[in-house]
Amino acid sequence: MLAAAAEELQRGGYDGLSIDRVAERAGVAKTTLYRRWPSKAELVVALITSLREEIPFEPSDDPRRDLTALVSAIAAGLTETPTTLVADLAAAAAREPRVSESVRTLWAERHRAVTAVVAKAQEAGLVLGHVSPAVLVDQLVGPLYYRLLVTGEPLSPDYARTLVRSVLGPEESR
Amino acid sequence: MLAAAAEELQRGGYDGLSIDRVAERAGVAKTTLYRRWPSKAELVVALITSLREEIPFEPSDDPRRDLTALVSAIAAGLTETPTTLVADLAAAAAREPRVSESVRTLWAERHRAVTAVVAKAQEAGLVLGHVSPAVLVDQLVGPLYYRLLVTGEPLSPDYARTLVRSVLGPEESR
DNA sequence: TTATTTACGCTACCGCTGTAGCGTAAAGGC
DNA sequence: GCCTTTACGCTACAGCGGTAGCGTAAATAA
Repeated sequence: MLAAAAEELQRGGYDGLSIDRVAERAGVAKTTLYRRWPSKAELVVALITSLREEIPFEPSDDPRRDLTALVSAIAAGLTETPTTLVADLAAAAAREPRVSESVRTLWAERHRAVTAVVAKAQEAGLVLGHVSPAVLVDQLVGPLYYRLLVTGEPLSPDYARTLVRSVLGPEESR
Repeated sequence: MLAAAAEELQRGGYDGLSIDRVAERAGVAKTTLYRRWPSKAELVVALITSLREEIPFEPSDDPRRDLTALVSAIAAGLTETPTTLVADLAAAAAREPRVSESVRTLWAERHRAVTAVVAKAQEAGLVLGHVSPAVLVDQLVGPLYYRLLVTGEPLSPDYARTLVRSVLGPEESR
């Protein structure tokens, strides 16, 4: 069933994924799908969770470089994912608490990775202000979603670098 | 028609707003609604735009205070608005370019106001880094949407203050 | 006054998400 | 061997967003 759903999702995005067609393609009754997943949104979340691969990332000794790499990777992942998919998942999460939980754990992994590196950078004295890491993470990752979902501006790799530079301050010597 | 739509929107949110019911309540055929607005999303955008009041804000001589007030006002507006409404509009904007344009102009006013104050703060030498105002605005406003739509954390007034402090640095003397 | 445009109401329809209810085959406990 | 549970298929349906086509009343132009 998940395989059929994956094909449908790839073919037509979130809207194009029809439960009827998934059922037909999987050779299964529609009611069976609804017995396993209580809504289309939860099916898609389960599908994405099952397909998700970890971000390959091992921390080096240079927090600035690590942070740039992480934020760039998140930005790249967001630009690859169809925008409607992200937006529809956010909308579904706003409606259903169960979906909200699943979606949250979907992003949480990346959020935690960024938090760890930010904390390390702060310990190394690389951060300008005196704010909690959580807020800095929001200011690194939040603008990506803001641009994607609200303003519609592009998420260039340059933009990710600029975000990091803004939080860490300009690099000094070399 | 907009009045009927407003009642429906207030009663049941974006989902609860049914075009059929709006038509019935307004004493109008459904096709008439679709002749004026090509989709449900565009109807809602038009409705919100017509209901929208400007943020009362006149700049003082203290950019820090202005920025805090602006970001807090935006955060307050977002917490008052049902989350599903914001999310559904974002989703509709991701699908339809026409909706995207309307939604964009909806937020653009506030975005521009913040940009102006940030530029003024930067001229006054209040900003720590050396980044363009546009990026700073993203780092002030983006986290609000990120929390609202992705992580689900609350948008307290304290949080707005923290965001400003993170961008401007801690206040110095008094 | 007459002809034409414009806007509207109405019905019927498509495809969609999600639900209710019924029949049935397989699995597990005794 | 028997009986209960579990899972499934199937049909039918409600409500939704959105569309096509037809008839018609009102405004406008000549």
